[in-house]
Amino acid sequence: MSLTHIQSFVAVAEECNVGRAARRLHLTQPPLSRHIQALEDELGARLFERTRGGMRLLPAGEAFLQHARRILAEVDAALLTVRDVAGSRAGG
Amino acid sequence: MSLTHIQSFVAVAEECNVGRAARRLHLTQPPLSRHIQALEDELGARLFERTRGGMRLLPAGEAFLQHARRILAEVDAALLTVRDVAGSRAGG
DNA sequence: ATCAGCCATACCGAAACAGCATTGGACGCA
DNA sequence: TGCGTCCAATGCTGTTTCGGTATGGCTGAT
Repeated sequence: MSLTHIQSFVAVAEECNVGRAARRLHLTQPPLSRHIQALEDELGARLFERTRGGMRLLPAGEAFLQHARRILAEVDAALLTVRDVAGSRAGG
Repeated sequence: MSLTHIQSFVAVAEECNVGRAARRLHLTQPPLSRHIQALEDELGARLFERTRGGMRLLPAGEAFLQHARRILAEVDAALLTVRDVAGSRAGG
């Protein structure tokens, strides 16, 4: 599991469409599709239902989405905090 | 930034020693040393002070450590939750 | 001087990755 | 039925990333 995979998952969950999520992430569709598969393999659970219209979250996906958002938010917070601490020291 | 880098950082922070942290992570010392450098580059802040005895956390490192632990804990929680949801459905 | 312990770096072969092209399934339309 | 469209999945390939080995620089102890 990688942060990239988690970002990909959130984008697909929000777009319900791999191609749109790929454009949003400045990526192409095939790698994004593989990210989702890799996550599902690693978690041992199907996260999306593949429908003709696109992707729809399954219960396991809904559960994972909540954690995924918290992980990404925590990463953002870490970046901000560290830069703040380092900046305040460097800047005086 | 990757989850691997974050794990490496936490291990080094706890061991205060790259070689020991590497053994704990079933890795060798050079890649682990590079993980720390990559993190420092990306964050734009020095996380450790290199001393004769090993590595000591700097203020930016202390700040990052708290977030790093939360990130890893959230990842663990995600794994458990998803497997639980999927398992309870599969198992009946 | 030699040894031991520490982190950093150069180099190399293997694995991972993104993109392109294509496949295959499902639907709408004529 | 046959064609065009929209979707995700897959085969392939060139590049990048990554970990391991070997080594270097530095310091303290004998």
